[in-house]
Amino acid sequence: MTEAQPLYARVKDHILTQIRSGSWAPGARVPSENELVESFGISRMTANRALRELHAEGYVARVPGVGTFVKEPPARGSLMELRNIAEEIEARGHRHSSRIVARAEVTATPALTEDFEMKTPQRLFHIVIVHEENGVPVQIEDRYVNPFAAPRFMAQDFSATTPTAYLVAAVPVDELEHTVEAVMPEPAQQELLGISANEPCLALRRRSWSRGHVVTLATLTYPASRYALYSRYKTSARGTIAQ
Amino acid sequence: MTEAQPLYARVKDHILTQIRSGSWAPGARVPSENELVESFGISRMTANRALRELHAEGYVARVPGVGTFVKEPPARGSLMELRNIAEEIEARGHRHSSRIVARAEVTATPALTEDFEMKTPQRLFHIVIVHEENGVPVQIEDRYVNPFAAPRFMAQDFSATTPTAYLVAAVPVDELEHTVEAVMPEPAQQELLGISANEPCLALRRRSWSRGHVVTLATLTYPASRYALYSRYKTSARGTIAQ
DNA sequence: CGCAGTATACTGTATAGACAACCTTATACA
DNA sequence: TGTATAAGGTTGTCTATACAGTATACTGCG
Repeated sequence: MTEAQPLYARVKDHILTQIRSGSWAPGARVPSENELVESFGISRMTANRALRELHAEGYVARVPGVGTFVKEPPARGSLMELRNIAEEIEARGHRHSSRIVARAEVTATPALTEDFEMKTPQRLFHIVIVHEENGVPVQIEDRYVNPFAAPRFMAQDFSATTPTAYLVAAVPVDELEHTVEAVMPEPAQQELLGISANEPCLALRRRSWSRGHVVTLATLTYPASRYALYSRYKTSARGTIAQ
Repeated sequence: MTEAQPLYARVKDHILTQIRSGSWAPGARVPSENELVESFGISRMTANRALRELHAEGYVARVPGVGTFVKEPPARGSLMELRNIAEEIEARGHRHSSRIVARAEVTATPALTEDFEMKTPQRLFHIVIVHEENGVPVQIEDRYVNPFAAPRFMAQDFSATTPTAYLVAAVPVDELEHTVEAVMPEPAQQELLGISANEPCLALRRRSWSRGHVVTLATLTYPASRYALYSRYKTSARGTIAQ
């Protein structure tokens, strides 16, 4: 079950764990390559690769002749927060309801295998839910979940809790990816949303990571006439970012 | 002037140049590590590093036992940042061109007066530009600009500089608002983009503020088939996400 | 005390060699 | 003909070593 991990990945994991747990605060010194050589019993090139990749991924800063240090977490306001559609609807004073359309355990297709950054196809949870605002469908949530990240996902009662709400509470998210595009919905989707044949939809595709692994891939389809995505934020003052 | 570049960087540059110029089309085979060893006179570890980093950066796909191949470049715009479409297109190794469709000074309609947070209707600069990627239209930029914020806006040569580039340089932006929706374009827009009647578009509406005043309102219309908006970021909280 | 020179630690790059895992193709065999 | 086997190419990882460049700490000299 536990896949044999390359040595450099084990070193990266060890360091990331310390950073994420807070044991090593921003600015703290990360063991030098030679120290990692000693403690892990590896060669310096392997330690170098681990630290170099952590640098490329933005977790640490490296200063030649001095050392490697934990970086300040990025001070960006999240453009699109991980918001719960039920809360959004209720915040507008409307009534949220949902209907579960599909609920199954599937084997990842090649495309999904890549989306989840897996080497080989694995089992995935799959769920399709239609969210309604005052009884009118406003979103199709088509979601795949990594069972290793959220093993108890399928046991939830999604008429009481939305998948987003459960996942946010159950798994710490440390990276998000959003892709937005305009699509013409499939006939099946048109029927679920109760829209006419030529109405475009907004498709928001969201992947979230936790501890370096993809937790979930959600495709949220909104009928154009009933929804728009919105964000407003102040541009953070630059100058505090050490690099 | 020409900085001494590390060997692996030279190999990366060489490959990226071929990809960006189109000499190596998506799907084409990239020289194997051993071929790079021969042609560049380097060791395999150096060739491996070049290809490995290109893989991490998303430019190539690597298949063990088979080879390395040029990946399809994603046609994506940035959702979070105030990016310049010309730069985005050029970053993909494609050619950017633009065509000015309209250029006028107008009086704000009631709706625009509200958008610009003005009490009474004022004069506004208005410009419509079609941006093209390799000669294919990918964006209609329909922009209004507040003359008080950027009085010299209309004097710019927009065949050389995009409006975004000029405004970012000329006016410090300290607040941004984005609204994204799916729309069916007007017939005039269909013609400008050269798309069929039933192709949906992504409409990104962006307002930006400087010192409390609305500087510009831009409506960017992308044909669905040619563009998606993208963002990916690390969430700031590490280890402390309790909710 | 101040300063120059030196030693040391750390990162950055590069090499040569080795072994494993994987895929494709050609070959030999039944 | 169909199948098993072998060979060769490719990526993936790891080691041991080397040298260069940079920053810091120490040491001895003036």
